Amino acid sequence: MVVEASGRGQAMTGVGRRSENRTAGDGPIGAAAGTAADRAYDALRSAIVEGELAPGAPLTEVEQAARLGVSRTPVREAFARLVAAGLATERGPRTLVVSDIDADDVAALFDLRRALDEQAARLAAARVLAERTAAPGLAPTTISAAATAADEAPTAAAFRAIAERFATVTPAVLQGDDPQRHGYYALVAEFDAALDAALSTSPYLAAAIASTRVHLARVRRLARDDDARLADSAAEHGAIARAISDGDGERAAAATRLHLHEALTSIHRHLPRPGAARRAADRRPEETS
Amino acid sequence: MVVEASGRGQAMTGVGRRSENRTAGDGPIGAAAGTAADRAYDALRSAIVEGELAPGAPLTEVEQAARLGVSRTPVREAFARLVAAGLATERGPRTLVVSDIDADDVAALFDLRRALDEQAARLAAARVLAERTAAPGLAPTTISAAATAADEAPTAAAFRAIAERFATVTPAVLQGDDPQRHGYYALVAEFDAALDAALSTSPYLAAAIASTRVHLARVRRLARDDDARLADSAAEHGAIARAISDGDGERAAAATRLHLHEALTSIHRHLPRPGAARRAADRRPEETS
DNA sequence: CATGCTCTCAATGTATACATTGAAACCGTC
DNA sequence: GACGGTTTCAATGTATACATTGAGAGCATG
Repeated sequence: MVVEASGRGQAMTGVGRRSENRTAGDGPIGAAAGTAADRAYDALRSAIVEGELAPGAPLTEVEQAARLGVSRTPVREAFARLVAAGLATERGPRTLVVSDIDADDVAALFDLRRALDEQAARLAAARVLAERTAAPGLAPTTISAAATAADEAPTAAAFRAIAERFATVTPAVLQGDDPQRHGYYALVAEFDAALDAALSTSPYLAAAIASTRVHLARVRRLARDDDARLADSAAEHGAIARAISDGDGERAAAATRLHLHEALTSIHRHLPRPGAARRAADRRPEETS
Repeated sequence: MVVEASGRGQAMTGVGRRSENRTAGDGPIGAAAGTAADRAYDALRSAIVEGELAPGAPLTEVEQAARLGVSRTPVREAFARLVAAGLATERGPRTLVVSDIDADDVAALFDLRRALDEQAARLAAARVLAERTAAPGLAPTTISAAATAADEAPTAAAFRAIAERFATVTPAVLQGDDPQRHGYYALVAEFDAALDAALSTSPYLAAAIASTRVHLARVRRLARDDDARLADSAAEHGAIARAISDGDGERAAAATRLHLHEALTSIHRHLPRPGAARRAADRRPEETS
């Protein structure tokens, strides 16, 4: 069954197994983690995303085991997770390499993002509506149910607050080199977290979305956005958040679609190959030079 | 970052690593496979899908190693894949159990399916259009380019043929107990394969879709469809295939949405808990008898 | 000099031995 | 008799040793 999926562009997984159970205060850097397999996976993932391990670089168990100071067994498990996450690809029967990522991959990744993020926006807005009808006249004075109230309708409030903070991101603010950008990306991360929270009843969708974020981090590194694009992106995010907080699913989906279109366009503008090179090479026109 | 995804309903992955490289003729049954890890994974996945390993059953390395006749190492890798596929869940720090699947899970799974399958239908239809414009007056007499021609516009033809075969599936045909049902499911599998082929340029989406099919197989076992539903489902599949072969993306997406809605409704009708039990339990209305 | 074969080797695949850890049973004490 | 501590044990986590296999270098031969 199931035609093999072309070659690259592996899987859509994530939901870190036992990762990021950082105890918030291990060492100077966040180097230590739970098990050795977790450390190995985190280190390798980070290295791939940061570009230290270039696309196409071979991943051998012995070498990485030596580099990370663990035995082959945890490295083996880490490799398996990398393959599941799509960050590594099996080339040949016994060769594992860092997955390549080019313009075609980005386009393919966005084919998936469109589907996932639009649905997520719709569902988040629907949740806002559901919360609204569930607790119509909830006064903040209900003392004994205060915690319950905070749990009851957080979605709208969270997205409203995030939308307002996105509104403060202007090109002028982004002038300061890295710290502000980090702040912006942190804000995006908060948005993602709010979305995850809103998708608590759709864990499959949430997991699929989470799995795309690793690849997006790689893409982000590949095509550094300029300040203007970042400001636009912030505005687009704000529009999405506002639509969700209003419970307007269609507007949220449309804003998401717009944002993804702009993001993809911007990325392709900054990337080497514009795309669609393979089909042109496959065909065999008789007049090719 | 990234809020942990609720608990159950893990990941969306798949793209079998090196599985199903069956050499088409190993033994009497298709029991033998490539590596021991592949065999272990296939065996465990099959056991879980078939219900031999019930939801909640603990998965211990030693026990499964003994049962499958391999050592712990391949079993370990198989477990990792099961977790990545969402068929197993880590309960506690050192306990792996077969993932549970109930009505809520099915609803959550369909939240993902809606997103993925609609996008897939749209993209497949778009591919049909692209092929049509790429080779407008392609005559079947171009001998030297015959193979190329067969590769050039297969999408429309494939879906057209599948649609016609779906049209032959009637309630009367489905009377014969299992063989006919198998035939129907084989037809669905062909549809899936055609879809995968059409999604060759969107491998991320294709992989995500593939990862949902395992769970759908479990659901199928849970809620056996009656003949009437199967016939309806065949008609719905046929409508989707026809829309794709016509290159009508919106119609294909709408037909997909309809099919998924009907399928989910039918499943919930056959499943123990209708769903949405958690929220009702969380809330504390004062007048709940 | 080109070509095919063999042979070595390095890497994975597998098995097993050792370390670690969490839980449950058991026992002693209050 | 209940409770707390201790101890045992079974399971995973890790390391390493052995088996297997594919690729490449090297060599012999046409």
